[in-house]
Amino acid sequence: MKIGDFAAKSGLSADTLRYYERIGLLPRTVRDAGGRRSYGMDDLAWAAFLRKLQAMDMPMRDRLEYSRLRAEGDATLRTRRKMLEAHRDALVARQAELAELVATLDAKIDHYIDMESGTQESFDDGGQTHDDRGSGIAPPRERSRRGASARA
Amino acid sequence: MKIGDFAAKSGLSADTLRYYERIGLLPRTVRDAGGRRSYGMDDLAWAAFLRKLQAMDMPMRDRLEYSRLRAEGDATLRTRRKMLEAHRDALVARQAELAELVATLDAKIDHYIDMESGTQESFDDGGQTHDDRGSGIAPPRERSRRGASARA
DNA sequence: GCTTGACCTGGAGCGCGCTCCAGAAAGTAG
DNA sequence: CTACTTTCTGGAGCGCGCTCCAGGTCAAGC
Repeated sequence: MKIGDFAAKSGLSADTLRYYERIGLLPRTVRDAGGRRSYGMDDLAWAAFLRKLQAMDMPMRDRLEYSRLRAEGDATLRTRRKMLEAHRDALVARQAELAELVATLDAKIDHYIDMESGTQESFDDGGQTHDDRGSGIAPPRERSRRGASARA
Repeated sequence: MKIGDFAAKSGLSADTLRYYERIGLLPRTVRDAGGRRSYGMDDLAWAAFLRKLQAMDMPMRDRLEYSRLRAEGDATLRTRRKMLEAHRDALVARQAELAELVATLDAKIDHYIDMESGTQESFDDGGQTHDDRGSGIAPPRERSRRGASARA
């Protein structure tokens, strides 16, 4: 498969593919008689996995290291697994952080709703000058758990 | 409070604070007799909230728009609430995506463990050339739900 | 008064992760 | 064969979000 097709199938531009190869994210590609890059299905799977690592917010330097290790073969399996486990933990931590932030947002949204119905002053400090210290964040009343969707 | 103190308390550098003011993320600061910026507690609360928006991955353009709306006063309350609700939804979607990615990672980690114990070939394509289509992702065996922590 | 240090402004510089371009060569169609 | 398209390489450019710097002002301590 030539780079144009591969780009279409992988969702990465031809320029990006060449760039990734240059920096070592993709292995040196097999070339055809005329010097053009020739990609296989395995490359497609690897590109897809790279995109997942990116979607997980794994930093470029880590993706580079992972790629380098992969290129070294089976001897690096343990190291790679450790990297994935570490990143898994980071992801779980991020999920927890997001949950907290959603709660903050819910509280602030409720605060806004109060201000919209009444005729209060602005006072836009996040909706919780007093409480909010990462703990539980008790909703002011009970009308939270909504999204733009559930009211629009 | 002068910019140095404020920087220390807000966690943003003085340069960043001036930069934020320039681009409109922070309102034009009150100046003292000598022309120096003078910050109050309300600014501190706003800076903290801006950091939360950033931690939520709200794009800079949206934070700018939100700040601009806030500067316009109470007339924009509804609009701001809508923005927060929309971003709340984005956050919840991201949480779901992360949950999927964690599952992918778990599957791949298990795959690695298999390869480490046996003496298989490399075949590093993400650990699931066959399955994995965003659905459930059944763990190959039952030994998942670990982190770097739980084994190290 | 003098030194020291925090602060001011405008603008340059930077690291990241691409993205685009020029100029050449090779494959493909008619 | 010509014409067109794709790909090639090396390198420049870009948008973001700061970060740093020069050269100057102002305030406080000695």
